[in-house]
Order: sequence, then C-alpha cells, then structure tokens
Amino acid sequence: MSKSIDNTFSVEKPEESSGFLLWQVTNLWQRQIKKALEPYGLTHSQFVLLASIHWLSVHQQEVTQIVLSNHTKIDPMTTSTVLRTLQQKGFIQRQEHLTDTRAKTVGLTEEGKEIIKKAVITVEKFDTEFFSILGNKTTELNKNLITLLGQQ
Amino acid sequence: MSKSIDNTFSVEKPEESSGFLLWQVTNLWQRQIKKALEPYGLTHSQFVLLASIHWLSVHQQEVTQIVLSNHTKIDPMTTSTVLRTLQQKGFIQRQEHLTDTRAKTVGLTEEGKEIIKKAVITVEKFDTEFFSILGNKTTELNKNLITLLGQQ
DNA sequence: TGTACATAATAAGTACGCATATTATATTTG
DNA sequence: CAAATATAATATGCGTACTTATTATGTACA
Repeated sequence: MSKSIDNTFSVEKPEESSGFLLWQVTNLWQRQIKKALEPYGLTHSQFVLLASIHWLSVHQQEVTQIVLSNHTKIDPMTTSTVLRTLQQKGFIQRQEHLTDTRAKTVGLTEEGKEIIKKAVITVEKFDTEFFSILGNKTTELNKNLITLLGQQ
Repeated sequence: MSKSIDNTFSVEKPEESSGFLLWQVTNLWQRQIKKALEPYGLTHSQFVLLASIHWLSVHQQEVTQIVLSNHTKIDPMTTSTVLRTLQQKGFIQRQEHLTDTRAKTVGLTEEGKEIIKKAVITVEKFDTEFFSILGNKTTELNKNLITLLGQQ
C-alpha cells in the first residue's frame, strides 16, 4: 500500500518539517535585515554585539567578550573576530580588564553609541514589520521560540 | 517618567524580540543538527541539497541547479559551490542539460542515494526530538513559520 | 533576422559560525 | 604552596551565505 514510488521521507511534504521551515525563515529574515542595516555599514552580528554592549554597559559593570558571547550566544571565537572588526571601524574600544588580566573590557565609543541608537530603531522597526503578518500570533511564536531556547 | 537610565531599546528585554529569538533558536538548531549529521560527513546545506535532489528526482524530470536553488531557498551561488563539493565527495553527478546547454542536470549517485536515505531518517528523528518540547504547539509553530515564509 | 532582455552557472571577495588547538592567566584543591 | 583544572582570548581552517560581476546561452519581439 505504498502512497508513492519512494518512501525515504516520512512526510509527503518535507517542506513542512519544522527544522526546514525554521531554517528557511531565518535565512529570509537574515537576508532582509542585512539590507536594513546596510545604511549603517553594519552586519547583523556586528549589530547584535554593539546592541548587547550598549545594553550590558547600562546594566552591568564590566563587559567582557565572554559575557558578550554568553549573552548573544555568538561563540567566543566569532565574538572575538567581530569585535576586532568593530574596533577597526571605531565603534568600540577594548582595554585590559581591571582585575582579570586575561579578559578584555569592551565599551562603545561615542561614534558607536550614536550609530547603535539609530540602528536599534531601524531594526526594531524592521522586526515589527517582518512579524506583523502574524498579528497577535507573534506572542505565540515568541513563547514557542523561548521554549525551544530553554533546551539550552 | 523614564523606566530606565537609557531609552535606546523600546522593550525592557531585547532578548525577547522575535528576530533575535528566531536567530538564536536557529543557531542552536544548526549547532545540534551539525552534530547529528557528523557521522555521515555531511553539513546541513549538503544534506538539504541531497534530500532535495532526491525528492525532486522522484517528482520531476530535470533537476537543475536553479530548480534546486528555488526549492531550497539556498542562493544559486551557494548551491553551485555546495554541489561541487558533493560531486567531489561522489554523492552526485552533474551533466549537461538535454535541451538547455546553459543548465546542468543534477542527480544522485548510488552512494548518494544510500547516504541520503540514512541521513533523512537521522534528521527526521533529530527534528522530532528538538521540537518535541513544544508538544502539540509544533503545528502552531509550523503554521506561523509558513505564514512568515509566505512573505517571500 | 537581429537586438534587447532573461536565465544558468560561476569567479572573486566579504563575513559569519563553528571546531580544534594554543597561549596566558585564574582558581581550586590536596 | 604547588599541581591540576578552568577560563579568556585568539590563530587557523572549513563551509556556508551572500554580493557583484562575468560568461555563455536562451527567448521574445520589432
């Protein structure tokens, strides 16, 4: 009683696997946010790190690369690389940590502060638009995503 | 009536922006599926392309790189690059299209067929586990993701 | 028929995202 | 205190993911 010639796939439409959908939506979102950030000369990862530095600076004493990595879930190596780029661009400064000489304290420059404030507005606007098609289901989506993140 | 020292962010917890959540969940998923596919020596993109070639071969006459690109939403350049790797690994073969000499017809080798059948089982199992924490909310998530994909 | 436009594939280049390994320094524990 | 262990940052290298530009070929239409 085969429904099709081939039985490799357990679903008739592999396009409807959650993983495949998640991956495709993220790629779509990434592609679009990349465009939205173009005027600022920032990539998405650069934006996330700048925004997180800003956020953490307001709420925490010392912002190290590891703290940033944990907060953004960008792996430490990528964090290091991206931060160097941001330093070259003049948006952040890195100095030795006061007590832990292994660590580096990261902070925004004035230029960095200016650009991230504008970029955050752009990204928040973009995000609202991108997810607006869901209407009140957005909360539902967020809840499910948070649940999935909870798996670690 | 400021709730915090800084008002750059419109939400108190930027961690709860849909975009940021989506990106983080996808990164988590990618990291884990990478591990799940390790025994096959396949990356996720390679898996997606192999699975799509298999799927489309069963349902369509000629599978070209553009058809694959449209189906997977992997951009044409990346598709080209990844397919070359898959060819080197001996999982696919590329030959000139019968009527359109610009195009290349892509097909699985016997080895490719064997490995993708096993890999699909692994990935479907992984996906089920990864999203199982959502229980019956998975349908809800899929629906929302499909809606978002509909934006193009 | 020829010319404008579209399409398929790829070259070259930038930037993640992650794995593994290394260096330097902290911290823990016997 | 010294040895074992953990942690912070980075060098190196692979594999996407995408941009812009190029080559070659197909198609439409005046």
